[in-house]
Amino acid sequence: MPGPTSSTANAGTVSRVNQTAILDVLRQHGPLSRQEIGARTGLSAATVTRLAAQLQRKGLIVADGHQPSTGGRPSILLRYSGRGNLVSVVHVGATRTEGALVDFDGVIVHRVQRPVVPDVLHAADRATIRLEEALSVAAELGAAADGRGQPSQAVGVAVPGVVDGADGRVTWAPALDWREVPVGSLLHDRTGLPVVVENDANVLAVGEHRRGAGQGVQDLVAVVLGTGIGVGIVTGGRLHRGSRAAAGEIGYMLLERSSLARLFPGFGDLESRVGSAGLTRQARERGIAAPADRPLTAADVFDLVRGGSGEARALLEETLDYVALAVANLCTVLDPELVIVGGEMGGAADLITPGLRDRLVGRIPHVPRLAASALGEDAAIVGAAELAARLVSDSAYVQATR
Amino acid sequence: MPGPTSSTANAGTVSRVNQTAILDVLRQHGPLSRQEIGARTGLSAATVTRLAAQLQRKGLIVADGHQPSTGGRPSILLRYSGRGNLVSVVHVGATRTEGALVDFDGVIVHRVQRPVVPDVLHAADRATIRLEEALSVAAELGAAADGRGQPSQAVGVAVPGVVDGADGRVTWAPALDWREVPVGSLLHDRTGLPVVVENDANVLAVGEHRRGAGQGVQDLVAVVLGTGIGVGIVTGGRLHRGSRAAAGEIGYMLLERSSLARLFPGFGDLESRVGSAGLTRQARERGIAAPADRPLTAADVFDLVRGGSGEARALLEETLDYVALAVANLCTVLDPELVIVGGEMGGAADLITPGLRDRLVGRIPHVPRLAASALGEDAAIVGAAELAARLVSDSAYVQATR
DNA sequence: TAGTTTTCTATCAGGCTGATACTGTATCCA
DNA sequence: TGGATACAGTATCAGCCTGATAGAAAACTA
Repeated sequence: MPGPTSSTANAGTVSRVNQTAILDVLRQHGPLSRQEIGARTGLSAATVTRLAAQLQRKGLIVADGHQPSTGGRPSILLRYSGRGNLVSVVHVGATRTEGALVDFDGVIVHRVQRPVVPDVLHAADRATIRLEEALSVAAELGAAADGRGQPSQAVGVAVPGVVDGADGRVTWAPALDWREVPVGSLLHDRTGLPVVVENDANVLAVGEHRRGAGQGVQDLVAVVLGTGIGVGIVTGGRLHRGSRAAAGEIGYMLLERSSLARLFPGFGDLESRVGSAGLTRQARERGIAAPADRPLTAADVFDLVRGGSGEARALLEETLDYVALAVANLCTVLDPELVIVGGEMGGAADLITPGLRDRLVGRIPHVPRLAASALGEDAAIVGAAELAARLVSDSAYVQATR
Repeated sequence: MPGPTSSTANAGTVSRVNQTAILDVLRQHGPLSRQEIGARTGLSAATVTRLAAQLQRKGLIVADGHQPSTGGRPSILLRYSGRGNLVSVVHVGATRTEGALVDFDGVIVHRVQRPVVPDVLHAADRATIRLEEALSVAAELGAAADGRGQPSQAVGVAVPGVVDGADGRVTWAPALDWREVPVGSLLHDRTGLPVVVENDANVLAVGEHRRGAGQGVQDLVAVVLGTGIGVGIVTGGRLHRGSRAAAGEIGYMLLERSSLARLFPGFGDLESRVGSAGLTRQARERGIAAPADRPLTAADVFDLVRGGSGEARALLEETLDYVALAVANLCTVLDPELVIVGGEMGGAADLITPGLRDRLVGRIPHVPRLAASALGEDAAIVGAAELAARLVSDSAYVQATR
């Protein structure tokens, strides 16, 4: 039974679309009067009044003072709710699990940190441990939200791996040793809330798109350089996930002809050059002092460069070369308006973006704008919160337009 | 004045969306009864009847016989119109201009060919000559359609270059020496019809997506290997154009670190390896007999390989290596479900796809399906016709969802 | 021919938008 | 102080659309 394939509409759809339009315009332009909302959306004043009343009942917008009169009745400003609506976010990173309560304005109001003890990172049962940890963080967040009298309305989960979007199943997350882990349904069963699970690079891109350096941009790419390398892609204002949710896994990009003579079973060509493991190996070959207890990261290399190490400088240049090749290639494919450098590298963007730009100019036809992450370490959390909030405020619309 | 940014809906939008749903389901599944349309779309029988009546009045669908009774009143089959509705298509290629009248079923009912005399290909005023040629082909097609009593309802133009979609302006088409040529508005002024201008790789992708090897697939890439190399990208069932309409210009992909030491002002790295000019140069170096009067194309290489030339075989393998690198890279970025090999190479797909697959397996995590173009030389024309037809049948919907 | 089955259609209630008229609240000016 | 004026927001209603229901149409079956 194939079921209805095409998406159809009815009067309810119209209402939801228009409510979303009002929310969008309020989110984008701040507090507005009903009149201004009508002018910007094209909706009639009567319709704005009625829909605004509904949104106020839902708690998604609130009246926020008056505007001084210009000779007539002063207008009442309406503001997107934000405060008062919370979602829980769990970011399961390679080395720690972070939790946060985030309001609909993208403001983090409560945090939970669970650093992973090093022993666990390579334990045989680390998959189970990390999963239980994620579930307990979610539970803790739910309790904290209840304690504030603002129960969490949805859960967003960010994971360093491939996620099947439909049911929130993590297909494969090497850093966590998760294979086919149904985080989404587990969390839904325990919390009773709608849950969205998404790749960490993807949520970072969403976060920057909605609340960070990419606001107002319709086509952007967020490059996340950390343990590995990945990108999150927003095209036409929407997240691009690919047919198997593996879009942006550029760690497997092939960067020279000779790479065709090798196989890359669990580790990609690009990743082996710029990822943590590759950097550690190369640092060793170059005689750079690497930390003994953990692999070298790109962030370490930047620190060494700032410390004046010539060897590290050379390694950085080589790394930048390969990152530039990857960015150049994805720009030729996607033609984004903006490329955001995020992840652990966000803080070192001053070292990266100029080097990247120099390498791109004159080699690809349209060099996009390059920018550092504006949200820094919180980009993934804010993005996951955004996706979770959308489950609540625009749920029907999202489903209808899928 | 920014004007309304968000898109809103009203009762008319609902009707258009649902009409589009009916058209889609008919295009995809062939003739259906009103009952079946209702079942597949989720629309009520009454709504289907009413919308179908409107679509019949517009000439977009027609009754097409009865289905044998299963015990009750036999159902009347409705079919997407196709015949009876024509659009004009002009494909301005590197070496010739092709015109066609295409019905809404994607069937080419009339053709016009204008081979370019070799002298023109390098004439100083070839831009003007090719433009006049395109306009005259369009005029000829319009007259032919009028002669059939079925006036052309829109014009689609396919161009080997970058096109600004909004007003149909060709920003840069090296093969034609067109810079900032407003083909769209010129044609609109002369014909009074809606006009869509699009890159040839993009329309090829659309053609294969709607009528060829990519039917039913939501994420695909069409690789066009001809004078240069480019791809058309469909994501989520829609054409991906990029922020400057330069998406898919993978001729500029960088394929080794040393490429960063060079500049590629008007000619990309990948293109210099697998494009016509690059092949010609390499053939000369390898002592392969190349045609004297024109550059060697990939198609020529294939002919030589079929003829048993070992030198050509080696050149082919090298070419395939670089094409495989490019396809691997765009797969890591986009994660398409299907990659279609089209353009002049469509006929040689039997030589290409196995070689490509061998090179991808084990090197990127998800090897997509690989397929030859199903529409062959006509893919671009059919795709441009599809876009033009959509201007007519779904105009409001397309604008609303932009 | 009468009954059954299935398809299609006419009619109507209900939801939504937008136009219009109206109310509410301020400023301006005599 | 009080009326005129101006602007914001709201109530009312027509018009459009969908979906439910009942009915008409067109076949088959006995």
